[in-house]
Amino acid sequence: MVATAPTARGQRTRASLLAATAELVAARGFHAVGISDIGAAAGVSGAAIYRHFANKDALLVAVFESVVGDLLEGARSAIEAHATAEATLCAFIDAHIQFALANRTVIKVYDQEAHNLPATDRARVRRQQRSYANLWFRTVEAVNPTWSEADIAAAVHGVFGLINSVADYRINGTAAQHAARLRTMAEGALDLERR
Amino acid sequence: MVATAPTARGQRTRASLLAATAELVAARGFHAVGISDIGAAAGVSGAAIYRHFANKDALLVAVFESVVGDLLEGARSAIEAHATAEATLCAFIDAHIQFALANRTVIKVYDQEAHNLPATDRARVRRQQRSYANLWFRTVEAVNPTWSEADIAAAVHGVFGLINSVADYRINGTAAQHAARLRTMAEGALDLERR
DNA sequence: GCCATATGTTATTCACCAATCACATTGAAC
DNA sequence: GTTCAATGTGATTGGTGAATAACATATGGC
Repeated sequence: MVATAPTARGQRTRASLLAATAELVAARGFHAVGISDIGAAAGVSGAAIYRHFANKDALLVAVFESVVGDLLEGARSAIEAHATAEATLCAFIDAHIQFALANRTVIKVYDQEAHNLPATDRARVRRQQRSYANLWFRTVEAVNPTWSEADIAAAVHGVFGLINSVADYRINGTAAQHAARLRTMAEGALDLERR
Repeated sequence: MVATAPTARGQRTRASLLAATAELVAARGFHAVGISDIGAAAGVSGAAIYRHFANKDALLVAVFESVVGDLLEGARSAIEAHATAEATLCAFIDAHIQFALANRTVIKVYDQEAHNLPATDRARVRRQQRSYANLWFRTVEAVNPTWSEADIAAAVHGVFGLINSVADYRINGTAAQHAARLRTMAEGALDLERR
């Protein structure tokens, strides 16, 4: 999303470092993976990391920003592509499911490692996260005008938890099947079916 | 649950240490809280902890075991108290919701710090967790006999994620209201309403 | 009240790991 | 093909924090 490296090699290692961070941190936790572990998984030494990131935290920050960024982007294009609130909400659900299924390790990191972000970055990530949630809030409200604020908040966060649960267990069957299951459950939770 | 201290004072500090661990770890993460932080929050020095627990990990293990233990206990008594699978499943949902609302910080620790458990303890906790999930699996299967294994697994884990999402945000209104919201959503996700 | 044990304290040790440094190598522009 | 910035490396350092040790006090049974 930011800080494109000047040279092609730099971009490659930078991307490798991010992927390695997501994978290793999802598996072992941020503090259990060392700088040299991440470097090794990306094919460089530990010290090389500091050519691309200011410190270890910055790796985690970059992973987080890619998550929120992608989710936000998906939601915004869903808004543009659909006319009714119902259709938009269904598109939100589908986009979130697709992202979660395609990025399970990253979702896991996002769920588990928020407190390892430096305070100022955590605040920024939270703001973006709130922007994303607000898009959902407004759409849910439009679909169910009788619901209170608290109803809406519980529904949206609940559906996030429901979908993000894919990061927690081994899934069987095709991704399409699983996506369909999640969609049915999310729509059921949001009371979207019987219309 | 285990290892009752010989003397009354010992039991008190032991309990305080566990409470302090749950609270601090939920707020800051396991590695960010030091032994002396936990001790201070419980009114003792850091070194005193080693009179009650073998090491820092053992504190976390104890928190985890209390979570799974309480959930398992609730589910087992729900099975005994209800005759039909539908009623049992509804009781599962209610018990899980009640526990999650009453122990939000502990739920947060449970969701976020699994990878900080020593391998052997993690395996044991996972086994217990699977026992709990299996109670749900069998009940969901009895309620919806046409569902595949994968359907059931997705449903159960999804509902766990849905309910456990209460640990993620500030809730407004009374606990009873929130419990009702969660129940409606969980039943919607499990397709339990239209019968 | 006395004694054994449980519980607690301060000071110290020891390992670990992020971060830095001085030095090599790559690669693209000219 | 030379040059300079970008990228990479092995060795070192410095801070941090869990764990231990040696010593002090509280508790409860008799």
